[in-house]
Amino acid sequence: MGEAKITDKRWSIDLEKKIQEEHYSNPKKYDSIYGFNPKSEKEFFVIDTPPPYPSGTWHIGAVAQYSMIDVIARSQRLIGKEVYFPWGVDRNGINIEFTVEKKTGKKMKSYDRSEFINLCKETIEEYTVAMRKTARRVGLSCDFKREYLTDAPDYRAVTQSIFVDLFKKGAIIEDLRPNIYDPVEGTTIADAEVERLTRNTKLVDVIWEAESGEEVIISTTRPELICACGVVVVHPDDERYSELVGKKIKLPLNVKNRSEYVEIRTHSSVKSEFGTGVLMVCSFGDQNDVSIFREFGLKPFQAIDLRGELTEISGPLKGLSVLEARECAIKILEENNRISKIELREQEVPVSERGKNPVEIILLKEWYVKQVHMQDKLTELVDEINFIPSRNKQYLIDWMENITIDWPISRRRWYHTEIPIWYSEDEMKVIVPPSGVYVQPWKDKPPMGSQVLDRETKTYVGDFEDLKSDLGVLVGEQKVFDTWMDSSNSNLFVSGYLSNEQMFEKAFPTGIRPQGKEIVRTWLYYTLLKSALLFEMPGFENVWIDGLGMDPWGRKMSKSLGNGIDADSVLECGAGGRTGSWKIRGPEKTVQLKANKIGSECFRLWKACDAQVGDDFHINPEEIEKKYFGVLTKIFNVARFASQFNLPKNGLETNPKSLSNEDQWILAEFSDVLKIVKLAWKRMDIYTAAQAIKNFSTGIFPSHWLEMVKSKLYDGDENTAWTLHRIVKDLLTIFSPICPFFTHYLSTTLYGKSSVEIRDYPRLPIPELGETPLGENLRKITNSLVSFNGDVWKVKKETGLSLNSPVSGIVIPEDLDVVKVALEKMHKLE
RNA sequence: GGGCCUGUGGUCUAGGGGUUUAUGACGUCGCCCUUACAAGGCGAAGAUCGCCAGUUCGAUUCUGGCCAGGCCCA
Repeated sequence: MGEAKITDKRWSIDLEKKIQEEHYSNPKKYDSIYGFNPKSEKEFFVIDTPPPYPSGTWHIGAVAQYSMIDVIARSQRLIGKEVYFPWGVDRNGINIEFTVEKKTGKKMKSYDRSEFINLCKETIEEYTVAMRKTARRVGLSCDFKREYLTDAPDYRAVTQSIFVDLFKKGAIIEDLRPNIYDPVEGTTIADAEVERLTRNTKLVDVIWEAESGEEVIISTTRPELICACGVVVVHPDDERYSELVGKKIKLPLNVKNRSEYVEIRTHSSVKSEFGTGVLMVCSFGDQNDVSIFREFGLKPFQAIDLRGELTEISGPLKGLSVLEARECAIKILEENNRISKIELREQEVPVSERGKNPVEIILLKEWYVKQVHMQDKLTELVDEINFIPSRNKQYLIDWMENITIDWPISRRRWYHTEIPIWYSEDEMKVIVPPSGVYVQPWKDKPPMGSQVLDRETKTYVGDFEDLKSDLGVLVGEQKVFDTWMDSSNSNLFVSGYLSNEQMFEKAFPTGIRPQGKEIVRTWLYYTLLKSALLFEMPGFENVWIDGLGMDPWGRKMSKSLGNGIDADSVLECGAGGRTGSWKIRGPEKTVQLKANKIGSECFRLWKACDAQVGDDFHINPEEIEKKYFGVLTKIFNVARFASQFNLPKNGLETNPKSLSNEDQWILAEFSDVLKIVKLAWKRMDIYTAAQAIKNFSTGIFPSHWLEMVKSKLYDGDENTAWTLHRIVKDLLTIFSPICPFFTHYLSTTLYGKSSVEIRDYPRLPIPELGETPLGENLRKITNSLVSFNGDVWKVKKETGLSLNSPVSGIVIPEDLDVVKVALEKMHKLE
């Protein structure tokens, strides 16, 4: 016995930060512990880390999720795999464009394109720096040396090369199709970016005339679209109009370059009780119009152009904006006595999420990834993937079953990956760059090695160098990719696709995709689609889908609700003597939450112990501290207690010749813990591992075994000291994925080797105590032992005796005979 | 509005037709400073297993509907 090697009384946030700083400040050492070695002989485990999008603040729920991904990374290293835990940052997209527009008060399209791109890059770099810092603060063991940025040339080159490959294969096509378009921002947007606002609109009852002379009244809020009407429909069961079905009806406004008549047909989507029960279907008033056009095989008209102005077919309305055209149409209709009624009513208008501008559905030539034909194949491939938890697979299945149209991938924005294509002057041929080269066709010429393809058949025509002079003046594509085009090859990028063929061979399908459930239909789906189109393989071996972080009452955290919690405020809580305080608006009133100390280790422990993967979890800093800081302190004190006893002379690797029954018993119990935790780490079941470790190290190990052998330890019993240290050391090792800095400090101080560097899962030193009859028998006494100790403590309390005073008259049950002597000493039984 | 997921004491969780007067942990409350640790010990309170029907001799468990929260879509 000697002085305790650990002098601090408890774990502190300042100590945590100091250890973290040491950890991250030596890149060479860090890399040797956490860096990925593509040449390793070990089994690869590549994690397709979600590259976060830097926006200034990082949501506490997202940070909690990343900390669990880190637990997976560390535990896979511990069980002997060569783990690649990449750190990437997603920086493309409309978000940063809007941020810059807002900051400078100038619209993107009023800038020079290069100038705007540079502004975006500078701005996103600031946010990226903050994000890197938080990533380290929560203890992520990513391979930071290989950081990738989705807006960097190497990443964008992969996106572009994959595009070219898929284009050549015929999996990517260009087509004139209806798209949701924001005329103010001047870009196509995805369905996901549309929201609805309630506005007052005029509902106009317009008098139409059928070829047979009958008047038909049609209610519409979009009279300016009459010029794009393709068909007039009524409900098949609506007897009022059954006579008219199949007849022609004349458009009530003059049009140009198109027929003045359309047919009257039936469609079940018509609501007979709305207006007069007759609906004009135009290209395109809404999504329903789109599907009716498709269903009837009608050729859509282009009524609105890219500037949001009416086109030639609208006759007198040509050149007017949508709103002007609407007023003008009403005026003309009124003059011709074609309006029977106008009423003002509230209507939900689809607007763009970011700009709040009314959006139009218009025909545009856009690029598409073909996906409708892939669903059966994709379903087969998805069945090969292990989902954690399995039920969350359903989100993906539901989505796939509802896919009816191809994926539009082009956008008319700037801070995105450019579509790598040039068009010949006659528009019959296209030029694509060679694989692995990043190009910007809006400003650059095709690089060396580019190829010329037939635009229609996609067949190879020749090398650009040779055909240059025959192609005329080239036009570079102005459009860019939807950012999911970049994100959906993250797994390929981190697995070495196009950069390290040998690694890719071994690393793909990628080991695991960890992500939140809210982006199953985008990130996960698109990634699986890409991997399937390219290789006919599942993109992953495992997919881990977690829930989202909610406020303490289970509601979504949002700025408007005023219930958000900043990640840094939790991680820094307790540092430098500062406490944490959060004002959060609850369902009834604003609540003030307070905590003294949390930090990364307590935060990680909380998430590991408190929330099963897959469900939404409540985040309450006060509870995190109350429930889990004590666990850290307990384990800290167990280690501190152990640190006063010298290690056995022969070291921990040499088994003692004989062990007492109580030492054998605790080792038998510990063998169970080792077994359960190992299996849990293999299955990436963080909750089970965390619970097993927590229960053992705060339960029977200190309360029952340690109390039983204390006197022996004080007497210098080497065998017991061996048992103590052996268990503490291995316990710290298997705990290190959850609390890496905490266990690093303790294991280094006690044993001179950090538990985070161990790459070999601890084995039970005495196999006879594991899954053997001897082990079984020893474990049988546990319940009895625990309740006996409880009884003795209770008796002493009730008779007013202190725990270390002698007591008489207590009989040790027979089944505890094997530890009789130890129990007598422990309780001073007489 | 639609589809899907979830719903067990304050919180997290086990269980999955009868052995359940429902497991465990934390938190709460009461009493106790006992030399690694009030970060500890002993004890107590706290749940008609979201609600309503149905199936069944019997439902927290199975089925349907509803409600609440969530995700995605409109």
